[in-house]
Amino acid sequence: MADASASTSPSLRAAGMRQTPQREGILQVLRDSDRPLTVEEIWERMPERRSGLPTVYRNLERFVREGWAESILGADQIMRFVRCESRHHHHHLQCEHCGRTVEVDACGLDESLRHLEALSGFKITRHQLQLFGLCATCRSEKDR
Amino acid sequence: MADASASTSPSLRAAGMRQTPQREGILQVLRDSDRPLTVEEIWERMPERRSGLPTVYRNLERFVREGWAESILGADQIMRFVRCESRHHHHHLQCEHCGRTVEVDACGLDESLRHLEALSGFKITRHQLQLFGLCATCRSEKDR
DNA sequence: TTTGTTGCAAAGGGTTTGCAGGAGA
DNA sequence: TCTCCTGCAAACCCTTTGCAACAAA
Repeated sequence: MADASASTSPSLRAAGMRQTPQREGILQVLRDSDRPLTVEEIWERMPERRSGLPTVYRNLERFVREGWAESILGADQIMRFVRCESRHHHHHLQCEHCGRTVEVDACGLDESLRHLEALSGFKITRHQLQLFGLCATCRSEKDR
Repeated sequence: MADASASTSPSLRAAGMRQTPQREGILQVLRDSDRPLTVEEIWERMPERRSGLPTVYRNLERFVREGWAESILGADQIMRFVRCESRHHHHHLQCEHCGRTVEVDACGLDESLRHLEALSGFKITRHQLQLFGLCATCRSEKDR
């Protein structure tokens, strides 16, 4: 119990950042949400004394650079942020009905990409994949 | 030769839109470019008497809805538009060196998606894939 | 004490809107 | 002629910046 608060975000200092309540708040909000949030939504959910919006922007940018979060542009053209559980290559699968988003570790595109390389002459170095569908819960609701 | 101009954009009227020089200009600029362009770039390239920027925005939005173009948000967070040659499901593969973009008709993700469905419990209904790499020309330049 | 962070307010800049005039059909 | 479309200017709104005060370390 000696150092409980420090253990909640060991990564901040490891990444050379100062550990501030604002940063911990933002990370906490991202951790607590099961779907992507807009900057303003994150800001509204921050504990007690809200920080300034610029602070949220500044830190979000940094977290994305650090690989701790990812920005997603939805079909509504609004930018939202999700926490990345894995810092390795992964994709997000979002339910179009309830918004819940899960992280997909398996990529499984390697073979398809090699095929495309042969077809196009390109050397594919990077890709972005966003998946949308209906989660198990919403599917069963719909079936009723 | 009787009706050459009309045959260049038969789709406008077929889609219930009036055939205006501004619309034809925008479509022409998109057709002439082998890479995604910003709204302002499209505007600058429009023949002679430039239209107003709002007109470009309004029509681009409509063309995207019609499936004739697609908006792409690059790593630089700038929105660009590409013409879609095919109105069926496809993806874009962009060279990170020269910007040239080709359309990839083959998707080849079906099997991977079915696997993900089994893993996640989701029913996947839609996906967006953006591919980046080095085109054949830029590869050989690099090899020299 | 040093230096990174925050908050505020203001600036910025891409995008949208309202409306009157203009042009397809 | 009847609408739809365009152009202009202004409004919008999300995001960024400058700077002084503050607080981690």
